[in-house]
Amino acid sequence: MAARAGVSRTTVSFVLNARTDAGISPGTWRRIEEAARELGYHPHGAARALAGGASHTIGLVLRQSAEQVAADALLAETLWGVASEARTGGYRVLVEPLSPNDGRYSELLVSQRVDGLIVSGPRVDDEELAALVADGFPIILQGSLPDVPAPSVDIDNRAGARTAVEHLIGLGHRRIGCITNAPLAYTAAADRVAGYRDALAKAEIGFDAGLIVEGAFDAASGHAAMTSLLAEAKDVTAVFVASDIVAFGALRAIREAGRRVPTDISVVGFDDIPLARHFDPPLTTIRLPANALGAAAGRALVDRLAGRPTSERTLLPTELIVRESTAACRNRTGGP
Amino acid sequence: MAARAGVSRTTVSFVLNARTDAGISPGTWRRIEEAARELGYHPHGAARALAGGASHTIGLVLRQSAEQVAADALLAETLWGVASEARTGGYRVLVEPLSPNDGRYSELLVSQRVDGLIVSGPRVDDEELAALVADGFPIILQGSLPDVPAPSVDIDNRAGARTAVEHLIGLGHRRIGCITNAPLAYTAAADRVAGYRDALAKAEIGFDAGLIVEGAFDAASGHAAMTSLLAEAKDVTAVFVASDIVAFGALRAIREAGRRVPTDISVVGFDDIPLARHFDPPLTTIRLPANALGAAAGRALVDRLAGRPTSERTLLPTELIVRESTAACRNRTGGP
DNA sequence: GCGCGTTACTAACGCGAGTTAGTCGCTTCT
DNA sequence: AGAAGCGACTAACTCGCGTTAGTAACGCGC
Repeated sequence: MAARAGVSRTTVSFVLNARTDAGISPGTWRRIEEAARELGYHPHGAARALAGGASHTIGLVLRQSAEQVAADALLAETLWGVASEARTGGYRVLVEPLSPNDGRYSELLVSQRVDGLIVSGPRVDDEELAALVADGFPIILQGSLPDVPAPSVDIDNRAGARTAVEHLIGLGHRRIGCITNAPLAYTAAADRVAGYRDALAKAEIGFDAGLIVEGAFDAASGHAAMTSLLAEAKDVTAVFVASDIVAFGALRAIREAGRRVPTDISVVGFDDIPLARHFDPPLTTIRLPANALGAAAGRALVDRLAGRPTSERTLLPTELIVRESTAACRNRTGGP
Repeated sequence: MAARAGVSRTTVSFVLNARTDAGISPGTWRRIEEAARELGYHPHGAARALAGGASHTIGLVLRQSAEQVAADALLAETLWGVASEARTGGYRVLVEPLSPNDGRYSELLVSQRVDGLIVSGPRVDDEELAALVADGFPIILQGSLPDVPAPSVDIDNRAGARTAVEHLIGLGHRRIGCITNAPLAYTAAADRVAGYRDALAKAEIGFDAGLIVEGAFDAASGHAAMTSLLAEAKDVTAVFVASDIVAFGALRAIREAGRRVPTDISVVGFDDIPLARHFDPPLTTIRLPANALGAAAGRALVDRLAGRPTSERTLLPTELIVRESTAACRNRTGGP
C-alpha cells in the first residue's frame, strides 16, 4: 500500500478516485501520485468492485449460433465499437457467446460480474431475457424485439432497404426483384422487405409477391434464390438482395444464366462487407455502420448505468454506396 | 444469505464450492442446495474474486488495428473458440481491443481483473508484452513471436503453405507464383513463403524470387500483385496466394487479363473463409481452423492457470480443401 | 469418568478497497 | 478567552465471500 511512501490510506483512496471534494492539499496530492507511480501501485479490481458495488464491466451476449457468428463478416467490427465506447466510459467488456438454446446468461448479471448487458441478436422466444428485463436489469438490445420493454439499438433496416430500391427506381427500373437476407421470421429480414415495399409504393409500382424470394444468410441461398427468380420472372431488370453475402451467390447465378450485371440486370446489396467493393462487378450496396452500431449500443448502456436518460430506440442511418452493379434500365417496360 | 433458510454460513460456502472434504452430512447438503435455489441465491463475483485471489476471468487482447479487425473474416470464430473453451474451464473472457500504438493493457493483469492473457497478433516491438512475460504473468501468444519466452499457439502456416504448393506441383505445375498475404515483416507471411519454398525444394524446382509478389491483406493488393505477376512472368501456370481475400483480387486480375481459372492458371488460396467456396470458380484453399485455434489458446491458458504443464509451442494442422480453382497443368514446360 | 478420535458444523479473520464519522490543529468571531 | 468554524487528514466500519482454527456432541475403549 502506497500509504507508506506518503502518509495515510484513506487519503490514497481519495486521490486515486479524484475526490476533489475531500479537501486534499496539493502537496499531499502530488506526493501520493508520485509514490503510487514509483511503487507501481494499482488498485485491485475485485476489491474495488466489492466496495464500490459496481464491477465496471459490461457483458456482451452473442445470441447467434456458432455458424452465424462465423459467417458474420461485421461482428468483429461491432465488437470493436462496443469495446471502445465502453472504455471511454470506464468499462470493460465481457463477451459471452451463447448458442440459442444454451441458456443461462443471467448468472453474469445476478452474480454482479457485470453491471449491465448488451444482447446481440435477441430472439423472441428468449424467456430468460424477458425475465431479466422485467426485473429491471440494465439491458440494451442490439437488434429488434418489439415486445420486450428494453432500450434497443439497431440500424434502420427499413430506410436502408428503401434507399436501395429507390436508387433502382431512379435508374428507371420497374420490375424489381427482392431476395431476403434471412427467413422472414427474422425481424431484420422483414424490415428490409418492408423498406422494399415502401419504395415501390411511393413510386406507385404495383407489388408482386412473386418477386420476393427468401435467402438464408449464405451465398448458396442467394444462388438458389436468384436462379429461381430468373426462371419465374424473366422480365426482372433489377434485384435488391438484402445481404452482400447472399448477393454474391446471386451474382454468380446471373452469370451462369448468361446475363450480365449491370447491363441486363442491376443488383443492389446490403451491409457493405469489406469484400463487396471487390465483387465482379463492384457491388452497389447499403453500408451498415457496424462500428457505429456497436458504439451506440455501448454508449446507451453506459449512459443508462450512469443514470443518464436513454432513448428507448435508436435507429442508425445507413448509406447508399453506388458502385458498378447498377445501371440505368434499358428496356423500360413500365415507362410513362 | 441462505444461512437463514438452512443453518449456518460457512457451511453454505462449503456446499457451493463442493468441498466434499469438509464433511457435510447429506441432509444438510441437500437442505442448503434447496434453500439456495428457492432464494435465488448467487455468490457475488467480486467478493469471491477478492477472497479467493482469482478473478476467474481471462483477457483476450486484440493487437490488430481496427481496420485489420474489420477485415479479418475469421476473428469472430476464433473468439468463439476461446470463449467456449474458457467456459468449460470455469473462466469468462474479457476482450480488450487495442490498436498497435495504444498501449497499456498491463493494467488488466496488474489490477487482477484477469488471471491471465491471450495476446492475439502480437508485434515484435511490443515492450509492454515483453515486460509482462518477463515478470512471469500467465500469457499465451496467439501467433508467432520468436524472442518472447511465452507459450504460443498458432496454425502451422509453413506446413499449410507447403501442402498448398505440393498440390499444385502434384498437378504438374512447375512455374508457380506466390502472392503473400501480408508484408513479409509479418511472421505469418514469411512462414507461408517458407512453406512455398519447402515444396519447391522438395520437388527440386528452382526458386525464382521474381515469382514472389507481396500482397497486403485486402483484395486490392491481390489484384495489383497478380497484375504485375502476369506481366513479369508470363509462363506462370499456377499461383499460391496466401490469403483467400487477396486471392479474390487475384482472380479478378486473371479474368481481366483474359486468362481462365483453372484452365490457364490454377490458384490456391489460404484461410478458407466462408465465401471461398462461392468464389468463381470455387477456391481450392487451405483451411485455417479458426475455432480450434481459439480453443487451443484458451485451453493452454486455462491449463497454465491450473498449474498443469503447457507445451511451449502448439502448431495446429491445416487442411487442403480442393475445389475448382486448380487443375492439371496443360503446358508442361518443365516436364521430364 | 476420563481421554481420544470422529463427525458436523461455526466463529472469526482477512482479502483490498470505498466511505462515514470523526479528530486534530489552527484561525476567526464575539 | 472560549466557542465556533474550517482545512487536512485518518480510524474504523463495510462489502460478501473463502478459509483456518476451533468447538460441541457423540461414541468408544479402558
